[in-house]
Amino acid sequence: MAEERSNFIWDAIRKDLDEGVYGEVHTRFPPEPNGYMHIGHCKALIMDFLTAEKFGGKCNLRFDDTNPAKEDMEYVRNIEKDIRWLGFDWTGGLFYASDYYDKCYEIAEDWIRRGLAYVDELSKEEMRAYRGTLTEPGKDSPWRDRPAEESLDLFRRMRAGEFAEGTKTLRMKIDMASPNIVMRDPAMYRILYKEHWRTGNKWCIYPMYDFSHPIGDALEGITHSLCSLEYEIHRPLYDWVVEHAQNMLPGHPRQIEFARLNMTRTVMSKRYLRQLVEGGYVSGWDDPRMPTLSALRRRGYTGAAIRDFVDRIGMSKADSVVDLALLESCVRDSLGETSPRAMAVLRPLKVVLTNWPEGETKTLTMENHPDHPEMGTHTVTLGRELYIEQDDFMEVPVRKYQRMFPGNEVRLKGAYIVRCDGCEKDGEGNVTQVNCTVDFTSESGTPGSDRKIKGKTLHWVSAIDAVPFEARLYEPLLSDEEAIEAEDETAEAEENAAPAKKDFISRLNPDSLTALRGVAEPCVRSAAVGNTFQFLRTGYFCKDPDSTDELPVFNRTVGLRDTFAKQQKA
RNA sequence: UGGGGUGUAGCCAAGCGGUAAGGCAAGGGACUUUGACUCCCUGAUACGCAGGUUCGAUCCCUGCCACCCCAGCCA
Repeated sequence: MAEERSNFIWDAIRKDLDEGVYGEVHTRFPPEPNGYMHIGHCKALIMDFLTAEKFGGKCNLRFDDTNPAKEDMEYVRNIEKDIRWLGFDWTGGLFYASDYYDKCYEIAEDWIRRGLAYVDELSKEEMRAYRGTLTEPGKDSPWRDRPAEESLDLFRRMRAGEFAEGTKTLRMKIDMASPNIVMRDPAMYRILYKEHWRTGNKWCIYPMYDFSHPIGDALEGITHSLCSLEYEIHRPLYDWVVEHAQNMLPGHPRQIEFARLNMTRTVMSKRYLRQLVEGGYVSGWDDPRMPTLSALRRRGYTGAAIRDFVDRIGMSKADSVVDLALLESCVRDSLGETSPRAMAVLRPLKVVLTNWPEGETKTLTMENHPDHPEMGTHTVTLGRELYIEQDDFMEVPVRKYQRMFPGNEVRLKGAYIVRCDGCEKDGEGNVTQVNCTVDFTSESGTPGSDRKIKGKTLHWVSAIDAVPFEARLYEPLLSDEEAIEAEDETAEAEENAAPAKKDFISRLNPDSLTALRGVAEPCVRSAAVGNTFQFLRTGYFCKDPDSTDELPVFNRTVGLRDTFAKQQKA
């Protein structure tokens, strides 16, 4: 990773420390366990954990499970796995918002007694009408000034399950005329007859985010509560809650917001991702085209690459759409340094070495990494026949073509220099075989190998031990440059989403995942046969991370081809 | 139209009154037993626009424009 650089959040924290506002730094990562984490979540995740690390503090993992209607244990385990994969640990401990239900309830009763909260009996529709609009102030609910004793009684009966869902809520008494709609008597508790996966049926009233989150933060001793920009207008409310519950809370955390991550050609919305999974457009949350961490992991991404990515995109409050190319660059950096090399050919073209003695073989030693000899070697058995990439031969070369064509010399990587003598074709004019002569004095590693030639070095796979394999070519799910931004998930939004959903599906790239067949070196034989590899757009074949086999990552890049093709066009 | 934010090269992003870092992408070149990698070189007379303050402003002030967020008993 590049040398550390600061950002506006760290500057603010440093200032807090200098001024003695806080004596230490304690952060938290608070995912709602209602889906798989995607690359977009990493920005917050890494920021939370890294900030703690940087200031020698701690970071808690807290599952924000205040809505039993859409949360599940399956997601909890996955999120934990993803965090570990990124190389972090919840040094401050593991918590759940549901750990604080009792405390929240206690504060709620206290507020009722102090006239800071009241039980409202307005229906959802009425409440909306009373709230006013963006430009008009709201009106006080007729229940707003009921006696504290009455609210307290009602609230206890809400808890006891005496009322139906939707009939009553507990609201904070703030200001119905506030220009900030969030402050117009926000709801604290709603009635929900849903079994919670942790607290079971103990509760039938559940606290709202705006009430429970600041309390959870304060209870855990969080000093800096980092979150995304859409919570900026909630900050006054966050502070209001903490201040008014200060008598029952140990600390006063500070909320700081930053812009969330969007990427080109990437769907960054849990709601849309769920549609893809449930609609069968992808094979699951870990389909290689998904932007989820589990999918990226399958595709061979490294946690280090993602951390580097988040470091490189920086931290600011400006809405932005990061170019996917930056992520891919990070992956190439990470993989290029650590991946063992092997040769593979996607579209095989047979090459016959005409002066190679029939039946004879030669064992060649290949390095596993050009820059890291300590990574060892592997062997390949060369015989009279081998395969090269179809693109690596042109009967009539275009300008600047430096690979195989009649009369040209190229080097077979790690083997010999060969001269192309010509090719054979089928009835339709397709090249079926290329004939070459070997310069036996040019074996790699011998003095004769120093000879300079015009041609390039080609990857190849020996026919003797070539292993067929199937790969999958990955392309981004979206065919255009836009991002589909993160959106909140609600029943309401879901209803209104019909047209948007159709549009979203129509933008899917039909070529986002295509099968490829080829041949690979024997060093991957055991794993390659019958296995499926993913193929990154950046050009790497990657091992299946769930496999125990140590598969090399092929470094045969299509990027090379693309570059050359572009040069040819120009 | 109310409130809260944001506007620096194609995309991110530093900068915090003294005369525009860095990364990705792009183009040129060197090197190369992966046309990869690596290594050089090339970018804003300019920081949304218009005024003002100042010896001097991307950084301060005023006005305007654009975009984003908020009217869930979601988070």
